[in-house]
Amino acid sequence: MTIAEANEFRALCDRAGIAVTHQRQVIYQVLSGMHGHPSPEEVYGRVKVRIPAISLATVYKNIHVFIESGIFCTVSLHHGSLRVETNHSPHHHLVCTGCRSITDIAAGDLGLPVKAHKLRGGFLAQRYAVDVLGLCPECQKSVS
Amino acid sequence: MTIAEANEFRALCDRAGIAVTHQRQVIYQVLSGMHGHPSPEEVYGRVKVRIPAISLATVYKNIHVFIESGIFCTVSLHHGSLRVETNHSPHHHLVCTGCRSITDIAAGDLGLPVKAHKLRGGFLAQRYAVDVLGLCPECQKSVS
DNA sequence: TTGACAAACGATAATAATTATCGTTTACTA
DNA sequence: TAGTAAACGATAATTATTATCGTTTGTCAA
Ligand SMILES: [Mn+2]
Ligand SMILES: [Mn+2]
Ligand SMILES: [Zn+2]
Ligand SMILES: [Zn+2]
Repeated sequence: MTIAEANEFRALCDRAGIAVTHQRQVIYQVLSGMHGHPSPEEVYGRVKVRIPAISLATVYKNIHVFIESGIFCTVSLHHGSLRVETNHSPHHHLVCTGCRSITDIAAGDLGLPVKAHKLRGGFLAQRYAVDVLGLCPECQKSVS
Repeated sequence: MTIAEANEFRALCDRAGIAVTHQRQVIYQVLSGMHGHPSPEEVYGRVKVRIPAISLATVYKNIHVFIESGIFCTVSLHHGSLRVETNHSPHHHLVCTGCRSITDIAAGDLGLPVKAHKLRGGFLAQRYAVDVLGLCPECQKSVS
């Protein structure tokens, strides 16, 4: 890694209020160089090439640190367990990143198609699932 | 349950090509009577009141059967494990319900706000995460 | 009705993902 | 450079989910 890259990472950690460690930097670089939507295991696999002694737990911990710091984000919120939708009317979700609550909002508001149709590229869109990520009124109080 | 309800459920199972069992019907009724986005454990808790001997595995199996049959659906696709987003430009996802593949699509196409703003109701929207659920070109071939 | 057969069930073992614990090492700050 | 908190590695524990398997039940044709 270049001096510039190292300084950039140092600044990044400074802003996030976290320490600059070798493991953290390698995980960051590996993630930055990956495409798509890797799982923690995949990240671990790549990091291990550079730091054979690294622990899987360290990879998990740092991924969470990056996500909490807004340096990376996740693909569609992970609710820990499967959740069944009991509301059969077309709607979407307000997902609070503070308390993890999920609230329904009517679909009409977002003006997305309801009928199945084909997108350019050939993908057959059957349903739109929109998560509006943010903070509920309660959690806005706690952060301010 | 009324005769009408029982017949309705029988017809539902007929269409889905699955057997009408007592457990299945109770799970269906409990789910239909629940609000929000219950986890399998929560469903299990309620079903056990009516069928104390039921197995958690049966609840899981039937939830999956209902989802495969389109009788219920899930809240935001569950990818089995945490996934890190490596694409930092604003975009959304085409999620294939056939092969579970996740493909990026540019955000511009959907015309959703990019800046944080407050919705009526007080929720502070910071980011929109749109999953377009459907079938990729490959999987469309397999089903047809 | 009834019997054969497949589907579904319950119990529980197994697996996969994630988190917690804890003793050791390392980075940050004065 | 020393003190302290943060981070690390190893690994145990937890949680969610799935697989296995022997038993029971629903379906359907006779
Ligand atoms: Mn909902
Ligand atoms: Mn993406
Ligand atoms: Zn909240
Ligand atoms: Zn597909």
